[in-house]
Amino acid sequence: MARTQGSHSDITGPRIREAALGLFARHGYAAVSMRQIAGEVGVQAGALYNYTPDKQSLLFRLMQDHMQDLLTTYGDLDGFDDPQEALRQFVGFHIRFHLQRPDEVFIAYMELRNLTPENFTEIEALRRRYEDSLEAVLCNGQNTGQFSVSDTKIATLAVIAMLNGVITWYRSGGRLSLDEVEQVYWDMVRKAVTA
Amino acid sequence: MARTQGSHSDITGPRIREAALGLFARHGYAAVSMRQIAGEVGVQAGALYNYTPDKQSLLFRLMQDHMQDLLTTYGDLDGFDDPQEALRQFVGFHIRFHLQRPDEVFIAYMELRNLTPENFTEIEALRRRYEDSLEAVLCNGQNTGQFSVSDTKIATLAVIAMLNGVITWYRSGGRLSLDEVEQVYWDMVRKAVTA
DNA sequence: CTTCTATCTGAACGCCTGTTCATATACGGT
DNA sequence: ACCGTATATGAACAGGCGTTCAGATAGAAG
Repeated sequence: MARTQGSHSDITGPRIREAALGLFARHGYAAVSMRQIAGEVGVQAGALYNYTPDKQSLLFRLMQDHMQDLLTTYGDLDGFDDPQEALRQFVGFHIRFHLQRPDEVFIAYMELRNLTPENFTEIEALRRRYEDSLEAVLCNGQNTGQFSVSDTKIATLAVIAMLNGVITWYRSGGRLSLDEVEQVYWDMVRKAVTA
Repeated sequence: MARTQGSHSDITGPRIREAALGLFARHGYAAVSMRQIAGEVGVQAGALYNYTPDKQSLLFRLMQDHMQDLLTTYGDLDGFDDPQEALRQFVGFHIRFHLQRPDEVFIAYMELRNLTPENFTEIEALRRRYEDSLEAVLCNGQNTGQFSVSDTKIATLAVIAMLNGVITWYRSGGRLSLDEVEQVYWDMVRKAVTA
């Protein structure tokens, strides 16, 4: 048998990416086989190769799409003049964006070591651009005197690391609402970078 | 041939753990084979089974040893009465301890998903004990009025997440000395939890 | 010098891996 | 009604996996 009823490229393609996303996030890239991914889609392993040249590209494209999504979405709301307001926007954006895509986020920094060197370089560049946009905000605030950190680069990484922590424990419907979580983190970030 | 000159249990055992540690950290548990570990030690794969019942136990014991080392080492310096001083000690201890053991730290929270459920539960309990010891410090400071956080549990996780970030970028001999890094992070933590 | 045991080898087990490809089919266009 | 193509199958490939085990050897003990 081949080509079951009503199946098409536009359907199978996304379903493969979704299956790969979930499985990579849950078990890790190296621990997931092409046959497992195919099984989740309801297809034989060979069929996957109509949609990806190989397993590595499947991972890379998931990470690339995620990072580009992150950059363009943040780019849309970037541009607040007041550094404090810009930082507040960043904190809110980062928390909400990441909580909406737990699997992508998880993969994007757990599977870096499973990328080929060229793919790694490319993803790393995208991540760097995102970090730089936060550092720019901190530098602005430093110049206006609203912020006071001893090292903007470290402060950038510290803020992002702190915010990333939220995805390891937040569960919607838990003790705190999303708004409350955002408020709590904003309080800490604001105090940490203020004189 | 068997039993090459001068080789003994007390030598091979640790060497296996060291090799596994390095390889797991660099490539990930699932991507490393028993034959690779054996190769690094200079031994055949079968010989590993004189020292571990299976691959899973090798991972588990690395993580368990690390977490117990973390808890006992911190336990030795815990017990400062003043919350601010206790927090300062915690920040310094955490940064230094983790920077001294980058591989162990990396494994201890990258490979959690490759543990069997029972092993996971056990490691998770150890991690929880460590977090609780920090939360206790924050609660003390909250009670004396020295600290002011809206949620001690979240603040605990946020502080640890922020400090953990340091191991992803710090390289000894880099732009900042260990003392400077410690100072920068302590500044941010102190401000973040203070009213 | 012999015996015993801890230690290691090397081959084998059954199973799984990513990937390729000839083959078969269902659908869209004519 | 037929054809061409997009899509999927299922078998095959070479190689790797974790693990087991009978047999070999080196060093300690007597």
